[in-house]
Amino acid sequence: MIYVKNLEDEVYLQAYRQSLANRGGDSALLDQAIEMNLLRKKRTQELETKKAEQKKASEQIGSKKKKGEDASSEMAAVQKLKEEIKGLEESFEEAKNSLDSILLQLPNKVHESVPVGKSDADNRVERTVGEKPSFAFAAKAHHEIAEAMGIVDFERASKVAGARFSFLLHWGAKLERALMNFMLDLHTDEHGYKEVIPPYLVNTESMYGTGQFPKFQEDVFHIKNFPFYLIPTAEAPMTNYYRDEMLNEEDLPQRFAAYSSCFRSEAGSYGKDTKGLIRQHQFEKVELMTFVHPDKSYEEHDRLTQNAEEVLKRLELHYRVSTLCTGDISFGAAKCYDIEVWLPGENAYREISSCSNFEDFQARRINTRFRPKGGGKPQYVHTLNGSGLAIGRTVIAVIENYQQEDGSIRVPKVLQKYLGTEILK
RNA sequence: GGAGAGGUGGCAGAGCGGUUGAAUGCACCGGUCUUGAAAACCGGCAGGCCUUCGCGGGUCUCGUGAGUUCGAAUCUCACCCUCUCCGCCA
Repeated sequence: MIYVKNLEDEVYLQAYRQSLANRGGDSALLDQAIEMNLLRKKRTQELETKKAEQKKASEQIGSKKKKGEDASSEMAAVQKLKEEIKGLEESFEEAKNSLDSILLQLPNKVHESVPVGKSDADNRVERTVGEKPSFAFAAKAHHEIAEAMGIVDFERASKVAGARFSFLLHWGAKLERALMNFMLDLHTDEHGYKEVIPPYLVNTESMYGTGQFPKFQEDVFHIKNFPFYLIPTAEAPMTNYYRDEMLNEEDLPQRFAAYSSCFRSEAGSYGKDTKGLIRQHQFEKVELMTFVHPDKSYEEHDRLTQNAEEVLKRLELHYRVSTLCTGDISFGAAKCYDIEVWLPGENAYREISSCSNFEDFQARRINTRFRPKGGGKPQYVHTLNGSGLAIGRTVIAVIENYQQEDGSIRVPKVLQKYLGTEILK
């Protein structure tokens, strides 16, 4: 009963219904939730009345016994009450559980500024930064270049692990490591994030906390015989960092730059992006995650997105930023910007970061609140996260945008100190 | 893996079957005193849910879940987590 703000606030519900419709769904589940909530309240009252009776009777028995009086008739009466309570408890649990499972399936309400639309074609491009590079030769795809250089090996990876895995070798591995260091240095030294390496395995509760479960169980790897899941993103451990905690207002904002490997089953994307490093079961990512005061979350959303963009700016890569429309935005997000980098080998823009404001959607699930400064009721924090950036895809972007006719790769200026060279060959 | 100890409010820490949602201290908020601050003193101060226009009332929560009992933070069982010692291991 904590997953949706208020099932009795008509103004809120009206906006929420509109949001559900804009997402391409209907209000059937919501209507069920409202109905179930009424039932839950009714059951609560019935149950609590009986329990109050029982409690009083017990107290009487206590005081009678203390005085050495006989209390056997009262005890018999309580026995009867207990039976009734047991039955009421069952129907209360039933109502509560079905309400909970309905609420877990309801997506976040989208922000007013989110464009209404059906698919990614309706996303709104906010800005385009930099220029597409021009080549005096036909630009190649990253995997052609990398395989020719011998810095990636897909064949042996499929023997050793399977499809959608790779060995990065020599400059391939070093480029990845350089990018990881560059991103973390930028976000920690200049943008004020705290560097983190989180657990790569998390428990079931954590998957519910981020909103990954119950809807997207198929997308993550489960460890057989253990209650652990491989994280699909550092968002999973980081969002749960303050689970069930009460923060002070002065503790906000909290900003983390978490480096981790990410693991995704990619179920349902068979045949999509099978070539190259674009869609792997395992990839590296620097995730930006912040916990902020509810009044500050939209300001923070823009800040976080700019922090992610800064990586591309310094790498001098061309990209664009779009606001995802209601039909394309994810289940838990209230608003989301996608950053897409230009890939000349593919002649297309590709998502390299997704920056979301969840408002209190995740905070309600993880039960993370803060105490307002001058006292008053605890409030839910707002959570945000965004890739800053997906390292594997940044490797691709660097290879394709900095490729040379002779098959070598120029090194972006900001990476030269990390790689100790101006050219990879 | 073996042996022990423990998980209580924002924090620390008592309580170990009966009006205990919980002593005390710290933190926090309000007040007295002070030119101001500190100190001292006085008072307040957990959260969720239901109910009430409001005062308030009810109920649940002392790691989690089941159980014993008229009644459980206190007893029993299972599980989870933390710590100490031994063994093994990067």
